[in-house]
Amino acid sequence: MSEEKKPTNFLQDIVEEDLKGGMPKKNLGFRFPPEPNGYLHIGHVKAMSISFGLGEQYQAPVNLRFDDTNPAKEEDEYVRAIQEDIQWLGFQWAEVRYSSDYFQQLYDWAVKMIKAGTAYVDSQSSEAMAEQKGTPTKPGVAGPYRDRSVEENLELFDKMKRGEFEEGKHVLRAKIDMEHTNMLMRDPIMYRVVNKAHHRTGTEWHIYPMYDWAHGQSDYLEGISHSLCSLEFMPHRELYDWFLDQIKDDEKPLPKQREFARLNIDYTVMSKRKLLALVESGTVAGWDDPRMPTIAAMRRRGYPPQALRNFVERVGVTRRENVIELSLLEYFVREELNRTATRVMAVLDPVKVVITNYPEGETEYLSTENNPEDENAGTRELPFGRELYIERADFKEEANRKFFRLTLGKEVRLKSAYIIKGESVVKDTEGNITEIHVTYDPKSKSGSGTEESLRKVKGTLHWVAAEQAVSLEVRQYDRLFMDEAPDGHKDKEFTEFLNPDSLQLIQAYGEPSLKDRAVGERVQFQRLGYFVVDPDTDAEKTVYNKTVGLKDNWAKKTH
RNA sequence: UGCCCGAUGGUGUAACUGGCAACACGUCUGAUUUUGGUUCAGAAGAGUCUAGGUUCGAGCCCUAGUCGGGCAACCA
Repeated sequence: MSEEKKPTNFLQDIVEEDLKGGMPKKNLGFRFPPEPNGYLHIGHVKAMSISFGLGEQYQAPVNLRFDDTNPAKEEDEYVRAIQEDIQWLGFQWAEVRYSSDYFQQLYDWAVKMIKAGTAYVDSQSSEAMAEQKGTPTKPGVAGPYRDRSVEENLELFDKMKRGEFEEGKHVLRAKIDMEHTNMLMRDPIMYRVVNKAHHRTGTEWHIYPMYDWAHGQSDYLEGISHSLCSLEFMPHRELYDWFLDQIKDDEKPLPKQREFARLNIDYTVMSKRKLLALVESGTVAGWDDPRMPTIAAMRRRGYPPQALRNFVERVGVTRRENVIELSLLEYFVREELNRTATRVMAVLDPVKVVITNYPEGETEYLSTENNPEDENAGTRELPFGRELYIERADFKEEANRKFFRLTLGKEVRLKSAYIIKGESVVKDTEGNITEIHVTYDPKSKSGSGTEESLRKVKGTLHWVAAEQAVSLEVRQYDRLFMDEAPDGHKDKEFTEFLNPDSLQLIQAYGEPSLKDRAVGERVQFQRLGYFVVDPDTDAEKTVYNKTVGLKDNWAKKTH
């Protein structure tokens, strides 16, 4: 069979053209450059998929580079978490690097620029500099320190480095063009004084490079050929190239920055700043709260790594802004889980069923398949007895013929067990049903092959034997925000759209096997959805998180 | 009153160097089913932002406009 040709995206086309244009394949290099100031989210999966994907395609190295140029925001915890997430997704980096590895080289280059007259120390307040910078429609003007002598610049810069100044007193700026149409070219800041400890270099430095000054040079030092980033960096490209021009030697090829549109998903926020705010305010339990769009949260929620990768691959890569429907992500999660998750029985909203013609005190074990989608998944035994639990919603005293569940006088099958018939109900003084009395057909046992077992009934219910049922804490999640674009309203804070019912705690009953499943194991509660064992599980309690529900056409129609 | 991006069904992406718009999700039918899941069969839904132009022929090329996004952090 011929392979189906996958369409290429514009970034692959760029690489391909560079190769055709004579770039040796061995010069190819990519990088994934997160700032360790928060956890990675689903948007980063797209970025990773692009750069790691290209690396895989061309067998070129992909570095993991922590862009750690701002000690005020960055922490080791994030470095650790980011590596864990990347490994969980299955991407492989060539080397771990840090922008801070290059602080000395960057400093030396800065000195060289000062000597060349292309960088100077500015000693004004940030307000004054902002004033001189102009606006997008108004050109900037030169500040009073722009033409300081090389000697004075060198001396001041050296003192900045040695920690002789307070933060904010001086900065080093590139001398480009205060009237440039691109604001970033109006003498951008290269260094600022920061008297804080850095997570790796400690107190060695008192000056730290800005993003624009560090990023391209780091790419250059690592031999990155294609530095791929999101659209917001588009205007930075000009500066990126300008800085490279100042420091390049003629031997080494220059990296090129290219931009793609970042991933957005409806009903969610994707900025690290906003996610941090949710964590710090206690709105969610942490970066890995299953309602968050972070990789750690999705892992805890039960999303398989392959589902995330399939998702971002399907979404594609272009330069236009996009908002993906959450249902697409959920589709890939279900697709993966349908293939792999063991089917189990659990009842989330139990009501007791008594089989009046089943012998009291007796228990039998029934065989049930682990996964009808996987022949090799095997079977397991389920206890069955006179008293059971079923879902409250699976019974109505009377119902129309569209109701494929238990009613009085009609038959349904209990999954992997027997056919039962509703006979009567017991109610409390307020009229709530406390027990449903039914009779069963002993000859209708599942898989027995008897004529009785083969007869058609209008529905099949899941159930749990009351005596052997184990209690479960089930955490059912709904979307965190009720608005399609929580951060898309100019006059409203995204937090105004928080869904008050995004977390529902449920005490449920499950079959015995649910007690001893490993943390992280994903199962399907039959007819309900996919669930995963939460790390909060311990000797006392068993906790399951709802990953995603099954598709439910009936609920949709009756809604 | 500037500069830079972008514009294809509800959503996202395709359409080789121009050859009568495809795929996935979603929606709707029907079949199968011991999960109202899965699977299978099928349907509806855009004529590609607008107006000109080039061409035998334009979603692809050109021009002008419209609309959307971005650009004034000692963040990345």
